[in-house]
Amino acid sequence: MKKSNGLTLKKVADILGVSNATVSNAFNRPDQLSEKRRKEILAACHELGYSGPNQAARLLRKGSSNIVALVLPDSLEYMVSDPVANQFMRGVTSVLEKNNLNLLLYSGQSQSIQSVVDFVDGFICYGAPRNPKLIPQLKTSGKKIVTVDFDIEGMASVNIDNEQAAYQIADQAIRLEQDNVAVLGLRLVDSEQICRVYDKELLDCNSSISHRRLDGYSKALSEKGINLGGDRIWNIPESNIKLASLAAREALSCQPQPNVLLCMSDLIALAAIREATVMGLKIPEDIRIVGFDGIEESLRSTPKLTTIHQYSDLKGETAAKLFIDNDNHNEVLSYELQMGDSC
Amino acid sequence: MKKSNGLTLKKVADILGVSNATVSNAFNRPDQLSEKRRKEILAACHELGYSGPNQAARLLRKGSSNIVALVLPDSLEYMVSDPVANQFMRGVTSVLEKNNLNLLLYSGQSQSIQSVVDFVDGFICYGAPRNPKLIPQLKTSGKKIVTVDFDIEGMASVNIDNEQAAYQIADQAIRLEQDNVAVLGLRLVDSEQICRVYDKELLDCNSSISHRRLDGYSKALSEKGINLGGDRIWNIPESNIKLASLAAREALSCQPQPNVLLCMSDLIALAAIREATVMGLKIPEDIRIVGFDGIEESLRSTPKLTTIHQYSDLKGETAAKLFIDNDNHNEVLSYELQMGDSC
DNA sequence: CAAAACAACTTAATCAAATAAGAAAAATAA
DNA sequence: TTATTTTTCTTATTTGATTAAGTTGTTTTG
Repeated sequence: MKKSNGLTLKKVADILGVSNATVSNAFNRPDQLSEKRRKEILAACHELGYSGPNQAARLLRKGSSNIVALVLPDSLEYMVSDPVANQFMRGVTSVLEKNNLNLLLYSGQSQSIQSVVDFVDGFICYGAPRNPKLIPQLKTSGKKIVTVDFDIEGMASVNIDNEQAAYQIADQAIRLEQDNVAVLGLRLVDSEQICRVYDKELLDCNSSISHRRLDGYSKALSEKGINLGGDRIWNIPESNIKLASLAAREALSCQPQPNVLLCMSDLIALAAIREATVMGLKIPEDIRIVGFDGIEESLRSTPKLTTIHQYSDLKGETAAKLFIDNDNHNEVLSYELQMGDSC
Repeated sequence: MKKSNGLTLKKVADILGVSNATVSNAFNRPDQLSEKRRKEILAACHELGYSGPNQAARLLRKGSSNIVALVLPDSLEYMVSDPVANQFMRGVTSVLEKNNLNLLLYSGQSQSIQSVVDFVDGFICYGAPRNPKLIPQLKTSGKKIVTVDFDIEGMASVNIDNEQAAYQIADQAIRLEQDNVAVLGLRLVDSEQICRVYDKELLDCNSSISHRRLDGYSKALSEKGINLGGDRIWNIPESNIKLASLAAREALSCQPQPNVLLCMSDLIALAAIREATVMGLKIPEDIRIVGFDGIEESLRSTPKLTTIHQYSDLKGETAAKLFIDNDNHNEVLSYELQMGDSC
């Protein structure tokens, strides 16, 4: 399908009596022609209704579209409703905008990336995509890839030290050997249901951030001589309030009742705080609750949440910068232990 | 940037000892070569790691990318958090998927559509984009356009008769000349704030669905001899719970207190029901509340909401079908008066 | 058995730009 | 003034596909 006016760079050049190269340069390489001529050409293009070089042709020749695909871990819905993801996205877009790059959101649930792979300059992957088949597709595309919160061999990445952070927050939460600890984990197993993760050993094959966090928790617990029973780890398939509340209620009402709740996201922790309060439990006297992420709301909750604060906007900015600079290294960002009153 | 393996259709053809046309036909026109040869070629491509024709080149030559842009009225966030929009999107994707078309979401807040216009086959516009500059850009693109819930001269569209529907629901809600009516309107004026719309006449220039609905309300009211005061129309900039609650509270606490509330969306009406209940008002005795859209939740509310039920999924399907069939007519879908207990 | 029809390919033009290399004109240096 | 450099623009190739038109060879038909 053609543009309604059917104008191409060549036709515009003919009308103006210059070569197509000159018109092309007017758009792309200002140093290749006189400023006067350039202004004439651009004005004439505007006049004629020529909105600039066809992006498909430009892409074919240059091999670059100035579009970056942000591969989401899950659905678009998750991405916009999760405050952490939101902040990350703001970080990404702020840097891309400054560099005249456009963002294309791509769901990690998609069956294939083939439909867009030729149209983008590369990929920023925010968390391991739900559909693992996408990863080999990304690799064979040969395009730039920056991963965030997970790794692909040989590709640039942005992470925090999840194990260390989890160790620290767990260490904050526990006191005595007698503490009864439960974990509200995020996507520990490949299930769409809330479920308990009985066979902790089985998880080793997977190396998502959730598993690193679990390792961190375990280390802190074993140092204090606490044993984390197999029936004390809950899996929540997605970080949303409904699911988190359900899981929290389940964890809080099991016997013996836990007095420490290690939550893998603030959204989960805040839901747990609400549920505990509803059940008449006192925080931190009856139950100590810690989160992970450090979202805005965690500062305003009652009690204020003790959590690991991540700089998610910086994470986004860093990912975008690595992408733009073609920098292939593995960045490890810092985090902060946010002291609250929930433990 | 090249693919890591640097394979092109031509190279694959050379390796296999056939012409590039034959390889191309293997992918696109099965009737142009023997089934045996076709299978050989596709198998060889898989073997070699050639993932199919370059989409940029294909687009340049064919003028079609199989990508449809869904231009949202607002941000992505709004789109995924609004249940009506959500249902619409499901309708669109279900039809597109069946036709091997991909969807690209494009925010109606964007400054320009130029960055994607060459990469897509056309546009489905769901509601007038927040940035009105996009409309002339869409028109001059010369590409297929289907509008939903608004119109662009000469383009296909999907609508319901908003004025008639609003007339009917208002007619349901009012009883006597003495009724004190307030309207909770959606984006009636170009403001990001909740505000009252004093100068109803000034609105005529704009012909959004909200204004048609307002016309419908007005017609019903004037037939019953009710005068809708200028200070009785509220503008809510976006259909979300927080803003709706605020506006509802404001409307319910003004003097003289209204006893009929015409809401331009169910989200607004449900928020109004909650606020009214909190204020100790009885529905429908003290205040009659009606909505618009007919979302799932409106059936489960207490009291059940009286509203106009739209078939949003059908709307999405219809829009996608008009797009695919290159059908240029203006479809007007039916709706249903959903009788509840709120008036 | 020749002519027509068909099947299975190939050749070559085309899509709309970007850019290296070349040419002409202008500016600068010797 | 002539030689050299620089500026400014043009020519021609290239990007990776699609497809109309042409070329075989094979089958069908009268």
